[in-house]
Amino acid sequence: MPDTRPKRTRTFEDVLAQLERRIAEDGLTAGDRLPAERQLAEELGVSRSSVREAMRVLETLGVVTSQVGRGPDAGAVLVSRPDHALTGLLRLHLGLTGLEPREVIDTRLMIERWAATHAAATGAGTSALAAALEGMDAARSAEEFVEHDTAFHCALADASGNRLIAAFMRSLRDAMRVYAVEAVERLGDTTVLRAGHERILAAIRAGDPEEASRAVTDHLADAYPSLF
Amino acid sequence: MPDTRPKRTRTFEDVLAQLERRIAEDGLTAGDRLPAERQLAEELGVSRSSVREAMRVLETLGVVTSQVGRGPDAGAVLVSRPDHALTGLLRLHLGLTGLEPREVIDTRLMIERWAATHAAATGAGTSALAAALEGMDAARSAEEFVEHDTAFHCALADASGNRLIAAFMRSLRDAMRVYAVEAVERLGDTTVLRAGHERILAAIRAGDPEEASRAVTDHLADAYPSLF
DNA sequence: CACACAGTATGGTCAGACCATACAGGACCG
DNA sequence: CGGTCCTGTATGGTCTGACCATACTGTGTG
Repeated sequence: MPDTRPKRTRTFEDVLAQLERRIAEDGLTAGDRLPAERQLAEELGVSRSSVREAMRVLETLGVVTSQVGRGPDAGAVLVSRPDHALTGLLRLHLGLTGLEPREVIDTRLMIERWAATHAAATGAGTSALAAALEGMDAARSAEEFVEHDTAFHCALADASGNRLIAAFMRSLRDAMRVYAVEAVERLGDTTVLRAGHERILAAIRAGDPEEASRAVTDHLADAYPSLF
Repeated sequence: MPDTRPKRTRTFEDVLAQLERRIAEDGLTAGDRLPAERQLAEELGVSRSSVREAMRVLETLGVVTSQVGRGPDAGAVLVSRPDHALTGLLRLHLGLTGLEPREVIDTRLMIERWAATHAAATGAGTSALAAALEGMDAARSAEEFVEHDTAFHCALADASGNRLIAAFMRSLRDAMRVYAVEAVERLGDTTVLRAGHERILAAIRAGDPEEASRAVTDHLADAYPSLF
């Protein structure tokens, strides 16, 4: 007996596979609706509970959202929110002492340098960056400041043109919001951060990838002085 | 009416929050057991279905696994598998045409360069890298080759010492396994890949971060010639 | 034509049952 | 004494059927 363990597939996993197959075959994309839970249950010959558990998984993975009621907007609708899912994932694993802050900061630095380099190469999205900068100037609390700071760095990632990396960036920021607020409060003075942001923006406007990368590196060193 | 929408929290979300709080307060870590579903349902005053949906979410996020039966190993056990969760997430979003291959490859390159640079700085984990190299030499099919190739690159990420980045790497590889096999088959000859691996390993042994980064960059260019 | 109201499809929740699994512990032999 | 088998039991997995809240649909009524 060579450990014949088919690892019993649970029915909700089967439903998941069927849904995945169906989505791929029918070429469904964001905005399209899935059949109703009861209908799916009948079609697949399983109970509604199993269908619901599969739905919960898809929802957790940022693939569908569910609306109650009736009409075109009701039911399970396909979406594409990898960042939502990533945020929950990171937040939980951070809270569960699975990861050190250092590991997260380093990851952020890696992503941000990459994004800055590529954003400078394309020179796109500078208006969103400038808007975030203005938002930070108008901020009257650490929370507000961090909100616009997040917008700035996410805009940077968006400008890189890589949606996967942008999703990583957004998720990291979302998962770390509380820590970011703490960091800003500890720092007190945000003028040094502002200077960093302006330097980044200038480098991107100038189309200088290497300067953009350096600017981001220095900026993060300013934001987390204890780790550098 | 400023759109007063508390966005009705569903009971399974409440269960999720309670579980999260309890895990944090009791200082539970990987290996510890959660109460049984029926018991949780009674304690929280909700139905077992809601508890199960919450469990499914936690399972999807790589925080718990469930074992049937009885005894110390049965029930919902806390784990820490961000990579598992990430894999499912990436696989789905890739399949749902949400992302271009180019975006994934670029992400991989970013991670891999970072990992190589830092692995070279520490010089750790070279034995795992060497073992993976041998495995690739002994491989007699593209699948086998990719398996050990994946091991090599994951070992590289592990050697960097950053578990979050290592989890990203592992997930990317898992989600892309089929594409990697295709790429190897299309390539036919793997000697160029072997040379790349040896160059990476040598750079890490020599403790030369910059050479390691260059070696990884060239290696990926060899693996995906059409994208460079 | 405008509005109110009943109808209905949707997800959300619950209660209760049964099954398969896998361990715990005793009973029964050797 | 020691193993072996059998029963009990706690666990997750699944199903059924019901009811609720929601939000659109359609009809009827003024």
